[in-house]
Amino acid sequence: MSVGRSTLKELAAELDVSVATVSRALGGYKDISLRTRDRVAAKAQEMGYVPNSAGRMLVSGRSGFVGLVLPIRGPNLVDTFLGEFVTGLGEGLKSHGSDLFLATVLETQSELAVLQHVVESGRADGVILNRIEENDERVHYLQSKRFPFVSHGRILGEDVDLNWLDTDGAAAFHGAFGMLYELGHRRFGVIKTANPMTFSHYRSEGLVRAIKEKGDPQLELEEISANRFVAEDIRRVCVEILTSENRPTAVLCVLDEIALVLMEEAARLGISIPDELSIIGFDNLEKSSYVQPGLTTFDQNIRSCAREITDMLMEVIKRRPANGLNKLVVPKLICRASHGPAQ
Amino acid sequence: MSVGRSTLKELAAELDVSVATVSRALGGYKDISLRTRDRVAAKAQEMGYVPNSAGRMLVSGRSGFVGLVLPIRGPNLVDTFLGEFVTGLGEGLKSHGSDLFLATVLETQSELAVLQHVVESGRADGVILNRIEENDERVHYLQSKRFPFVSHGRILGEDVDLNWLDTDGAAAFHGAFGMLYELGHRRFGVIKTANPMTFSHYRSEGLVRAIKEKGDPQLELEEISANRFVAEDIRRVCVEILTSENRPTAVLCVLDEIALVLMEEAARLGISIPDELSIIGFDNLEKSSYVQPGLTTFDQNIRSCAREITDMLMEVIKRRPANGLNKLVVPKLICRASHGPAQ
DNA sequence: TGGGAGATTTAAAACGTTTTAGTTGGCATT
DNA sequence: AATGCCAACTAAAACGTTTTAAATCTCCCA
Repeated sequence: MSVGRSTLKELAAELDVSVATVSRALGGYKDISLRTRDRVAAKAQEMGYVPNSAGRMLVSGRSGFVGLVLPIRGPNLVDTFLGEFVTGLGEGLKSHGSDLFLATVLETQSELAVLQHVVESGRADGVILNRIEENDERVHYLQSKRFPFVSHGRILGEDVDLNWLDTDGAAAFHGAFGMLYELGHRRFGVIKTANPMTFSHYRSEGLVRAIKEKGDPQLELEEISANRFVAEDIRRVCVEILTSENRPTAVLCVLDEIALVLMEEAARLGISIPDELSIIGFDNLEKSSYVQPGLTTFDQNIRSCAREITDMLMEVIKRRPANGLNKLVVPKLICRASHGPAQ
Repeated sequence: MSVGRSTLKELAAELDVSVATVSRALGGYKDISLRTRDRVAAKAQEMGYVPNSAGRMLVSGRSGFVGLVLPIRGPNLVDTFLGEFVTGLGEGLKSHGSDLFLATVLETQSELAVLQHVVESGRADGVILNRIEENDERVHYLQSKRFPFVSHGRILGEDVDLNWLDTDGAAAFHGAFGMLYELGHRRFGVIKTANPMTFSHYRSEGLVRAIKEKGDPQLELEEISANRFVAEDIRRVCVEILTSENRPTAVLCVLDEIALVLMEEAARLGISIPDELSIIGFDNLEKSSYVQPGLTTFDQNIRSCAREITDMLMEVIKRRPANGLNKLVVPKLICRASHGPAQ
């Protein structure tokens, strides 16, 4: 405790009222006269009163913390994406009077073990999950514990009543296909992540569906996957698609991370962008804006998504169980210079 | 609270002993018989007992959280550096049974205001500061509150009894000078940050001192500063030093961030590295290892520094006030291909 | 048999808050 | 003058833990 830390009891003594009165006055209860409420507020201000969160937590059963398990894997341990995400959470949590409990996953631990610590220590009222995988064990764990959580990203299947916010990657790639088709493209490529992340699934699936719906027999699609956490693998896959015998004229990448490597490799191979190859990414990383040529990509406004996720989580915490809360956000296509008409 | 959450009282009832006994047994006190200790431990295990942190916090006055204010400024909001740092903190805190309270600074707030929240909410037992500036207001605030903290980076002046861990940037640049001098370099350049960060001061000062000590009249030094948070400014400064009439043959940059831009601009201007210009950076960013040519730089092993910082902080929290704890870490020179003999 | 020493256990207080179930006092209605 | 009602306030319990001071038990020795 810092030096001048006062308690309700001290305030009460000073004002010559009961502790209960002080508590209710500060709580703004109407059954305390306005006069008293003001008097208490003034004194509290004067004495620099700040409620003790342990006391409050003990009776309310709430910690005022929301947990986030930071997945530290591979080199991109804390990428721009997570930075934006954390910032958005910060904004959102602040408006709800909560704080962020950040738990990191060490190399020697599983992500689930860390999540268990967060949940079972009782130090968080709810948690936020991201980088959702297909059949995610964390989701199963939280469901079985009936612990409040909201995920950024869906898990596969529609029936499960979870709370999530996700970007509509399918719609995005569906739309991108439409645009590229208009530009004359017929041979498409898509680079997915080999890791079973659901976003990868939804995005590429949007393209596949769009192609099927169009029903043009000229249409071709080359699908290929790369391990997101292994830089060389991404590079290998990019080279592979660029050197395939019947190279696509347009390649959609489920991540800017991949698209940027694809651009590098194309340059190395002397393939001109967008003249010989159109590339579209996803995420709108900062780098995508200043690379040459600028990468056409989708922007999810991660920050505002994160803010909305905190709103949802607070709702879930309040009226637990409150499942079925969810929202699909349509990402915005940022048109830059990496795509153009087919040759 | 999750479903099966048991309390000391329940355990006590189950075992037919008092609450005090259970508490002390779990605490491993020797005045509880071994037999009882074992019995209690077994039951606790069986019932999945996890101490309620609110209760514990109330009586101990400790929250079990350590605060970190995440400075989000400019584009590099959460860079590799911070990622490593947070990871190290995570490791360290875990070993001390503490957790991380991460507070973000929103655009509309000052870093100090956020720090105040962390301190005054009583939700953290201590805080960790980084990116220390000369005459840092956060330091003054924490000192006046007598709140436990450890900073990563010194503040200027030797007299102040603070607790810090810092990289010995002066020694590093002093040593780098020696090496470059041996390689025949006489005209030096140093690019500092215009922002009053102490690391920048110490690093460049090491070079200045080394030059002075050497006392060779042939030696020249061009000093120049860039605003670290403005990409164009860094670029401008790099061009400036590269096009100065009597261009240095060796440039030390206080950050890899800067050195990498310098390399880019040198390439653009057709200045060959290391033949025409030797460049040395600081921080050993991931990118520095795969850029062409590889950047010679200093590695601080941020992660282990962060771990050590947690040890220090725990010490400070325990025996408060325990000022004067500090440590200088000598960074390791990573020799790559961006430096060589002077022409 | 009584007493003392040491080992083991425990009742009760304390931490700071919120909430429940009141109590008090003033006022208007019969 | 008794009654009821309302506004304003409050005593006490509860949350789950740790700690302190005291109680109880066991064993040994005189």
